[in-house]
Amino acid sequence: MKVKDDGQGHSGDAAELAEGERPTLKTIAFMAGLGVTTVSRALKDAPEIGQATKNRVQLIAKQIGYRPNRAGVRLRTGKTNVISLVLNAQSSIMGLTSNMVYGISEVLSQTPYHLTVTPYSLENDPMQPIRYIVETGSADGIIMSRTEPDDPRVRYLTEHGIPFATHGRTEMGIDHPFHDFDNEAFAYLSVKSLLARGRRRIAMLAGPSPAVTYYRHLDRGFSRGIEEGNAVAALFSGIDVDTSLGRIRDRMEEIMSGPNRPDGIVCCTGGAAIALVAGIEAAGLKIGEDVDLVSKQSTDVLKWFRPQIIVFNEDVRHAGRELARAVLRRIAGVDARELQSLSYPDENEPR
Amino acid sequence: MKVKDDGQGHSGDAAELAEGERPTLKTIAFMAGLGVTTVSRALKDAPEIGQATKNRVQLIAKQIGYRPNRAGVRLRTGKTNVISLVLNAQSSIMGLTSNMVYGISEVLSQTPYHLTVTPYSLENDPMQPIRYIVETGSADGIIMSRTEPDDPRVRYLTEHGIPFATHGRTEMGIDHPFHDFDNEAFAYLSVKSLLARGRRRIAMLAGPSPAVTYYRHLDRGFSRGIEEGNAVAALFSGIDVDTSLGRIRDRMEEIMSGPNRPDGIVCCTGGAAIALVAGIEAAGLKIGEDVDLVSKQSTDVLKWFRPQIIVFNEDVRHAGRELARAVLRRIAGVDARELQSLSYPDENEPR
DNA sequence: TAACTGATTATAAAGGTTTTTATATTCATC
DNA sequence: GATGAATATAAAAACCTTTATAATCAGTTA
Repeated sequence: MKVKDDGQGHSGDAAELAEGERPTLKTIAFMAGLGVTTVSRALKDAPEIGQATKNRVQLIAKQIGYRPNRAGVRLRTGKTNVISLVLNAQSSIMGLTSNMVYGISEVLSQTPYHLTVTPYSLENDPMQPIRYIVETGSADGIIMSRTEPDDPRVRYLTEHGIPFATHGRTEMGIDHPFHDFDNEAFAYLSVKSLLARGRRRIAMLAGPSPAVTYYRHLDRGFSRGIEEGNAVAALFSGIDVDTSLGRIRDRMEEIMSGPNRPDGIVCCTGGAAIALVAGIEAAGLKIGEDVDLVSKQSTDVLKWFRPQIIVFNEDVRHAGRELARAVLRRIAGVDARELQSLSYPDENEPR
Repeated sequence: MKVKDDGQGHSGDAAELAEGERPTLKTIAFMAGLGVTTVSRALKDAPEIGQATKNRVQLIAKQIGYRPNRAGVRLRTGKTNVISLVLNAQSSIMGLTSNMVYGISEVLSQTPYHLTVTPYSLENDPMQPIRYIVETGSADGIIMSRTEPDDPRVRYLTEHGIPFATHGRTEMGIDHPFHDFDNEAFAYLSVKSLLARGRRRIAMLAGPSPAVTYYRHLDRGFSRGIEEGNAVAALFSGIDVDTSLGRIRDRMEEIMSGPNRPDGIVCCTGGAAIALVAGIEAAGLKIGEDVDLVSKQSTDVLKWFRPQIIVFNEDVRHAGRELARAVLRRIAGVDARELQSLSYPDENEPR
């Protein structure tokens, strides 16, 4: 073994090994009697390095528990090895956020990527966190939700060439990776199952402002169902899925005590569904008799909820996995159009 | 303005300004006709730099939107500016994770710190993510939950001198930052309120295995309440708060159909409470008549749940804020004993 | 006059990695 | 026995920041 002293180590080279600090390429280089260049290449299986050398270097690396220094790599390559999840802090009752995070993590844990979470509040400009990430270069890819038909974030990121994937679709003629739950199908099927139970005056709790794409999908599916079934659409005014549960409950009580109350209701989140039930019962009506309720849920809590309501599941964890895979593949250069997927409502077997 | 060419720029210095790339200290240095050192110091308000220079440099920095390169800082200083939240992926129904994340983010957003999330599954060794973070040096501080009385993670991190804060206490004679909900008080008050409703045979759904500290706190508060009230503690065997909702429901139906069924029940998560109710009703009993139920919740969903159950709130978002502040202050060198806090159950006004 | 302040700014090195370019060695070919 | 190609390793530069040290310069002071 050739021992070289390049005069760079301020502590004697012999001490190099004994340091309590984390090993670097230099440590391995010293131990193997090679240059850092060769070590760097050997570790990433570069073709220029002889097999014997590779084996030796990789063995040493494993033995001393070498882990590349992220800052070094990041500085040199410009890659952060970070995916950033940007989501809003309000609309996340009942485990939507958690499941998304877990789904994404599940995929990233097999890779060198870390996940950072950047919440923003609905009062603030949704562009702000996006701009921050781009300006500071703090992530290689972004996952975001609450997509709007004409979404400035999508435009901005596309212009800047930053890989991203959205939970939800847009309608702006830009191809980008997305995963979406088929809310149109959900709303349609919901109406269908209410019709099948003989309900005729059907209402839906609206999605979060028409600015968010899935509001439109819900609406489309709902209208189609109503039309096909020759039913009457009763509208809820003054509340949507972003409204506080307290207000939803109160308004619901009002509506259900009024003259033109619906006998079937579609709702797109579990939390709101519980508030709706509270309002309905406060008005003295019984679920399953006076009125039926269908809801989407993203945890299985509603499955055990009494009174029993009709439930369709959205597997948000799966969405997280899909989105993570999509950004990663986008970063790897895969065409955006190959990274678009939809998942379909899955009716809970009644219990 | 003095123009200097240090011969380092591979692209002509004039082009330096026009680049579409992110500005660095060098960019500012060139624009101001100063050295990078001076610029670096001027930006952080170092005492060695003249006020006029500082003003000039800071103005330029703001104008061109300079943001320090994280990798550069990290490499040079060894600080990652990252806080890592380590939590387990299962026990998080009903928004516990989300609220924790949002609470932490709220605090970190005022600082240069980013939040990364590292979930692990209950089947895996909880030490694994911790070791990874320490070995790769990927965070300056850690926040973790599900603390055990004798927690190997706490021991490990303390030995390695890594700042951290736990959601939950330990019992190992090591002072470390924590924030905890007073589960003993919660259990005690829960029993009290059941007693006040005339209940005598009171049971509790156990916390997650005695290995997790708050199990003991629940137990202690529960026992004290029972004792003081001269009541009978009926035990649930075979289920705890980590059991699947389906099993909880089924087992509950069994228990409530049996001979020695309780007439008062304490439960420590909202999700489980819903499953309990399902089981109770399946056994043909009525909440509020045959039996009363008290539960802790960390979102306000249960507040609207019917039948009405007694609810105490744990403000997990607040816990997140406390924990974030605690790690940050610990990183800043504050004594661990000053970073320990408790929050108290807060009974929901009945609705 | 020379040495000393104190206030500024500059130089150089370091941190860990990757990449471009260079050097040394081996092997086959003419 | 020289030329060229192929193989194997090294050196040096670059990424951006911070810090320790050095240099400059004015105005004092001994």
